[in-house]
Parts: sequence; structure tokens; C-alpha cells
Amino acid sequence: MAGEVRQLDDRKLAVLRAIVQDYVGTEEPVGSKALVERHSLGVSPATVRNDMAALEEDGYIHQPHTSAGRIPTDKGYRLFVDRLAEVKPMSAPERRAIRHFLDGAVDLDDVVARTVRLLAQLTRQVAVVQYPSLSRSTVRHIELVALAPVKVMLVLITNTGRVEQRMMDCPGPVGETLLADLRARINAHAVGQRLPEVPGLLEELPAGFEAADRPAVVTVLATLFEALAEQNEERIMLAGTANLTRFGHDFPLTIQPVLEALEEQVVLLRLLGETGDAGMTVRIGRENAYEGLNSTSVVSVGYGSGDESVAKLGVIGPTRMDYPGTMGAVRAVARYVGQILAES
Amino acid sequence: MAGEVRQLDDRKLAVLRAIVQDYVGTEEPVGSKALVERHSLGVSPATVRNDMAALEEDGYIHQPHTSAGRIPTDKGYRLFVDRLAEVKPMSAPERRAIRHFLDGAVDLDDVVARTVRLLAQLTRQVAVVQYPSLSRSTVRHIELVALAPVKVMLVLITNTGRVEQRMMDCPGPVGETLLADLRARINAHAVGQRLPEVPGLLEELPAGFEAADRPAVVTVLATLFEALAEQNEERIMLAGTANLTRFGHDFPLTIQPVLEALEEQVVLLRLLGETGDAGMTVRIGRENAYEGLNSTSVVSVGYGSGDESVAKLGVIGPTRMDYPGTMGAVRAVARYVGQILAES
DNA sequence: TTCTGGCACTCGGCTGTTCAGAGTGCCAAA
DNA sequence: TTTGGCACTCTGAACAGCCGAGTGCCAGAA
Repeated sequence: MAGEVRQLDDRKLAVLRAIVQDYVGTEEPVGSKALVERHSLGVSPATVRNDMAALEEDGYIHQPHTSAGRIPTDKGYRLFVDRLAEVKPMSAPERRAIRHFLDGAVDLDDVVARTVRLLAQLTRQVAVVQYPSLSRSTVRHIELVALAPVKVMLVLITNTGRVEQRMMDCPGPVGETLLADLRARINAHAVGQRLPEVPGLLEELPAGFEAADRPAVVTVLATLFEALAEQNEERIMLAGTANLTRFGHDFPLTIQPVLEALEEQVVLLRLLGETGDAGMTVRIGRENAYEGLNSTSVVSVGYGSGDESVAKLGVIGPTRMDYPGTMGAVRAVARYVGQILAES
Repeated sequence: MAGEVRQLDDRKLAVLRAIVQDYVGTEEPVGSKALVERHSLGVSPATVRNDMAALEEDGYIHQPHTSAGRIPTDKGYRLFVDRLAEVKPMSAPERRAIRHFLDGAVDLDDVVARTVRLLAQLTRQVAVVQYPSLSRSTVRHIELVALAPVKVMLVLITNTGRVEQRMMDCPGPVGETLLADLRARINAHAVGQRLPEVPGLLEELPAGFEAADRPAVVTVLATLFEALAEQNEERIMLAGTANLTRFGHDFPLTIQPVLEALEEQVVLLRLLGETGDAGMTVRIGRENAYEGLNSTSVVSVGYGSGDESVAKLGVIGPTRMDYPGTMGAVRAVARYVGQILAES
């Protein structure tokens, strides 16, 4: 008995899979007859119809109107992604092309720019790449420069190639020797450390200086800590908005809120922020917290220079998207960007 | 006779102006009857019809099909902008709001970001703002930092607040004293100078150093010159793409190429590059060199911290736009950004 | 039980027709 | 040169009819 029940369920799942695949391809509600013709399900349309009725009752598919074919619901796509689809790996030539394209990058900006364009092109959707965030990266070097007697510039360089600078006004003149001393001591403690951990390591530093120098030292450290903590600076790059035109027929209505969402860095950051740290995250339709993206799906994943992810990237497309292909592209691109970052 | 001809022309111009205004408002072909009703032209519809026929013959307006109203052509808009429209000044409260909004900016990035959003909001169109270009700005400070024995980082700070950095590998180890010496001499010559003029001023510099140090000096200078010359780095910020949805009825067709154009920084840069240095530039429809923007108009103007323009900004909208209002907003925003830059 | 073929039914979308309204061009008269 | 009148054109909305895809259900077969 149990065996037969499972057998039944298997076929229903096969039907659902077929519906998703067909609908993604044709963009039109798919009926029982067309299904059996295109997929070798080994049963008659009538049987498929019964299965469809069951699937509809369970909320996996939906009928726009009586006497029309079926369309997968968000729940249907969810099941498809979770249990029915396999991430489609990139072909060897594709992988080579990705690798080659990213290899040409000259600096961090360029890496991000190339990545986002590549992703948009591969998936033919809207691509989003977050700059490697400061908090996950480590210090490569910290530089102090006296621009004027009391004006000091601080430059923070991270292992991901990001450069952050800050101006500050010290409470009094700062000598070149003091600055050199301070620079050396800061770097001795901070280089190679995670950004969020640096403040803790430098806590004792002012005590090692002459009392007269301490105000200046404190000012510099305060500015440094501020730069380290600056989370607002998380930036995002976008590409492929032109692909929005292929979104669907009821076009202007769908596209408007999406464009609005894309304009809001905050929304995009939150969107990527919801990406789990391990593995790929797929948010389908109404699963997205942001209302304007309720008719889109977001496929995102972390990427990083080592084992650990320092930032996220992903694509935004219609719920009716090619999930296996998109997921394959996203995963491949994330992997290669990670490699590039690790090498540089 | 001459007097009568001019009189006639005046009325035809009035008719054209009325057509443009009505069409911009309603987005629908405007007929003779509606015209006389809404504008007090003091003549009958039949007369207007005659004028319309003349205007059509001269190519200023156009009839989508027999028995429909008239629509202005690019040529018609051109005449309107050149002779019939007055730039509509911002109201005092609007000016205050602009000023207030821009005053909150904390750094250059923020200024540009706020400007572009403001412009998009005011005009309800797509706004484009170019970062103050390097070539027009002057050197505030040049810093050299040794990251490793042969690895040197160069940081270039301009008076517009922009920071550019470059890594380089020197042919041999570079001592701290040499670096300090070089830094001092470079800054002595370069600070306050226009970027393009700096290379000329530093030409003689290597001669002043020991023969052994010259290769390193040459490397540093080469990198500096490269950073100075880097025009590609001209960046652009964009906002208001969501306004594209209000473009028109034949929507997807119009919007696709525009979105594509907006993705290409090169296209946008060239677009702004075509802006004349003095006064506002309006490019209507096919006047735009880039084909994808053939059904849009671009209103752009230079802005700068002093008398001189260091960059351009503008908006992109449908040819059927409110030219007086848009031009007013663009001019006002450019003026205030200039003030902000001058102050900081 | 589960699957299948058959059958009646529903409904959206396409086609063709009609009709009203807006707009035109032209002409003769003021 | 302007104006009122008139005949004409064309679009777009409204409506009817038809076709076909697709459904649900049922009775019989496996």
C-alpha cells in the first residue's frame, strides 16, 4: 500500500515538474493534453487531469480561469526548487568564458563591475552584486598622512582591495615622528586582523604614549574605529535592468515596483542580507519581504575570497524563471569571483 | 504685405505652442476644436485647421492618421524650445527645499547621490549626474605609502573631494626617506594645479634624484600620470528609472532601448559630453546621436564649484516632456550643486 | 483501487460588424 | 482672410458569433 501511495505521489511530482518546465518555457498556462504530448509521462491526459486537480487542491498550481491550463503557484515553484530541480552546472566552455572574463579585471571596482554584468548576461535577468563588506574582511594596511599641522588623513586598505579614507582634525599639531610611531604600532597590531576585532586589539594603545600625545592618538583611533564600524558604506552594483522588459505581458504594472525597489540600495541590501550564509537562497514571489518584489524571485548566494563569504550576489527575475539554470549560473559566478578575490 | 505675413506667422506659432502644451498635458493628438476651446486664440476652428495644415506642411506637426488630431514633431518641439518657451523658474519654496536637501550631504558621493535623486524627483524623469571630472579639478594632496619593500600605493586627492588610488610595483626596494623626499617634491609642484597640467610640471623631477633612485622615481611618476590621465574613470550616477514607466503607451518598445542605453556608462558619458559648455543643451528625439534614445529628449547642463563647469548633469525623458519645467529644475539644481561644491 | 476514453460544458480570444464621435479638407460666402 | 457648413474618413468601443483548448465527471476496463 505504502508503495502504491508513493508511486502516486511520484507521478504527481512529475506532473508538477513538467508543468513548471513547460510554463517557464512557453509562458502560457499548460493543459493536460500538451503535457502528455511533450513529456513522456506514460499516462493519458485524463489521468494527468486528476493529478492536476489534486495538485490544485493542495495549492501547488492554479487556474487563471475555468477552461484554461494551469500555472504554478509560489508554493509550486517552492516545491520544484526544493525537491524536483537539480542545479544545472555550467558547461566547460561556459566556465572557461566566465573565468576568462573575470580574469581581466584590474581592481576591486572592476571585479564587481565585471561580475555583475556577467551575471546579468548569463541569466538574462537583473543581477545584483554587493561589494565585499568591510566587516568580514581583514586589514591589509593602515596609513596616516599629515595634510596640514592638525589635519590628518587616514587610509584603510582591506584584503579585498577596498580602500576607505577619512579626514580628521586633531586637537593639536601632530609631529611626523609621532605619526610614524603611531602608524607603526597600529599596523603591528591590526594587519591581518578582522575589521571588527581591531578596536579590541588597540584598546591599550594610548597608554603607551606620552600624556601630551594622547589626545591626538585618541582622535586618530576614534576615527579609525568609526571607519571600521561603518556599515552604511555597504554598496551594491546593479546590471541587466533592460532584461526587465522580458518580464511578462502585464508589464507596466509588474515592472514599476521592481524598478522602484532597485533604486533603493537599502531594499537591495536587506534582500541580500536575508541570504543564508551557507548555500544558495531562493526567495520565491511572496516569500520576499519587500512588497514590490512579490512577483519576482531572488536567487542569491554568498561569495568570498576563502572559505568564508564576505559579501552576497544574486539575480532578480520573474517567479517564472529557469531555476536550475539561474542557480547554476549564480553558483558558478560566485565561485569564480571568490577565486579571483583570493588571488589578488 | 510683410506686416501681414508676420502677423500670420505669429498666430501659427501660437497654434504650435498651444498644440505642444496640450499634447504634453493630455498625451493625445490635439484637434482644432479642442484647441480653440482651451486657448483663447480668438479665431475659429476652421482657421486653426488652415494653420495646422501649413504647420504640417512645414514639418512641425504630424497627423498619426487621417481624421486624427496633430502631434508635434521633433522639429516642432525644437521650435517650441528655441522660440516659444521660457524656462520656468523654481518657486521660492522649491528653491529652499533644494538647498536644504543638498545641504545635508556629508561627502562627494553623498552630494552626487542626493543631487541625482533630487533631480529625478523634481522632474519625474530619469536623472543623470556625472561626478566632477578629474581633468577639471586641481590637486589637493598626493600621498605615497610603502606597503611592502617594493609595493607602493599612490593616493590622489582632488579639490572636489575625490580620491583615487593606485598600487604599483617598483623595480627595486624603495626606502622610506626616498619616498618622503619624493612625496614632498611632488606635492610642492603639484598642489593646487589642474590635473592635466601636473605632468608637465614634474617633467624635470627625476633629474634631481640620485641615479640609483631614478628607476623608482620614474615608476612612481608614470603611475601618477596614469592616474591623472585616467578619463575612463569618469563615473555617472543614475536615478529615477522607475519614471520610465510613465513614458507612454507603446511602452515596452520604447523602454527597452532606453534601459539598454542607461546601462552603458559610455553612452551616458558621451551624451553628457555633447552638452555645450555654456548654457543648457536640449537634444530632442532624433537629435540624439545614440539610436536607442531617438524617442527621448535630453536636457543637460554643466555645473561647477566656481564659474567653470567641472561636470555635467541632466535628465532624460520622453520627447513629449514639459520643457519649461524640466529646464527650470535642471538649471536650479545645477546652480545649487555648484554652490555646495564651492563651499566644501 | 486506479487508469482511461468519452462526453458535455465552459470560457477566453479572435473575427467581423456596426455605430458614434472626433477630426479633417474643401468650398462658397461674408 | 476668415468663417460656417458639409461630406468624408477613420478610430475605437461595443456587441455577437464561432472556434478551440481545456476542464470535470462518469462509467467501464485493467
